[in-house]
Amino acid sequence: MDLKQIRQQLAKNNLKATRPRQAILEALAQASGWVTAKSLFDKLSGQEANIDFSTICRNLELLSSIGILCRVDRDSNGIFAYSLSEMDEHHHHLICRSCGKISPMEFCPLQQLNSTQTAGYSELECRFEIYGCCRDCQGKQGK
Amino acid sequence: MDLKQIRQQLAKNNLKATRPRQAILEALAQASGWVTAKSLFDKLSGQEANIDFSTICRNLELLSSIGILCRVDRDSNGIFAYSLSEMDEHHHHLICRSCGKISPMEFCPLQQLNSTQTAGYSELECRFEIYGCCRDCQGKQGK
DNA sequence: AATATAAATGCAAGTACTTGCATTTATATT
DNA sequence: AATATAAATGCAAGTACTTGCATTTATATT
Repeated sequence: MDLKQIRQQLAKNNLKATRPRQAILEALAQASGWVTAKSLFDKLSGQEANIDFSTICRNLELLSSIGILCRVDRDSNGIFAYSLSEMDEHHHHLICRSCGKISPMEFCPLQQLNSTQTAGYSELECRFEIYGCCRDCQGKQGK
Repeated sequence: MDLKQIRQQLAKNNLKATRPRQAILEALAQASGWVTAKSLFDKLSGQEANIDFSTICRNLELLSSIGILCRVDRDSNGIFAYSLSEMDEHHHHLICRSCGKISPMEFCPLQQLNSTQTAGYSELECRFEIYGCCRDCQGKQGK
């Protein structure tokens, strides 16, 4: 997604293209990897912008909820990593516990699920992440 | 799992049956539902015990990791709910966003996964939760 | 029963957000 | 271009843990 597409996505969701929001999106585009609210804050604080930490958190969550960003609980401790989603499709992630590498996976368990398990429920969504040890990290000493 | 089985599980994992830990397990047994670290702390603080909040958090996490407890991110905000696991088998949970009801599901996506998606990875584990709106909550004014 | 040792605790300080609210700002309407 | 309005921001205060470390405690060994 380029910035023009992102602007359209924002408009479609009644979200404004504010200065802080754009600075956040630009920083994400430059980072070209995964960032945390904290790392973005530190990066943006250096610049003239001076965006509040709460503004960053709120935006990262919001942008994730409309699919502009991916959000992953990298160390399964409730500290989230975010990145611009490169895949357009809905997807989940595979995370290496050792080096922290995050890879997209097309598989979504909701599609595979036998519907008797969720009988009576509507508006289903799922949270799904796989943790493991990637090939590069196998054999290496611990964490 | 009754208290005798739990004690065996602890011993098997080189964990001690300390006074705070036993108080926590008893409180969980009495609660017979889902508790948070905070709610347990408030409950136990009334009693003579006086267990530190960090002790409660550490124990809840530890007991979850060895399968004595289930842990669920009920509102997907990183605040965890815990309960003694009634099912012996590995399982995941279905959560109603509206009333917070948590139901176990036998389905585990790791078993269904085409192995090409996780090629090269070892020590796979997954985190999987389904969120939806249960039958009782449908039609009601939404939270 | 006394001792050793590894696990667990409590305390204090730190981290990473989250929330409520008054003020500001981007966009739509006139 | 001026105005209205709904969204977003920044601030301050709050929440829910988390971490490091010295001290205590449960269990295994003698």
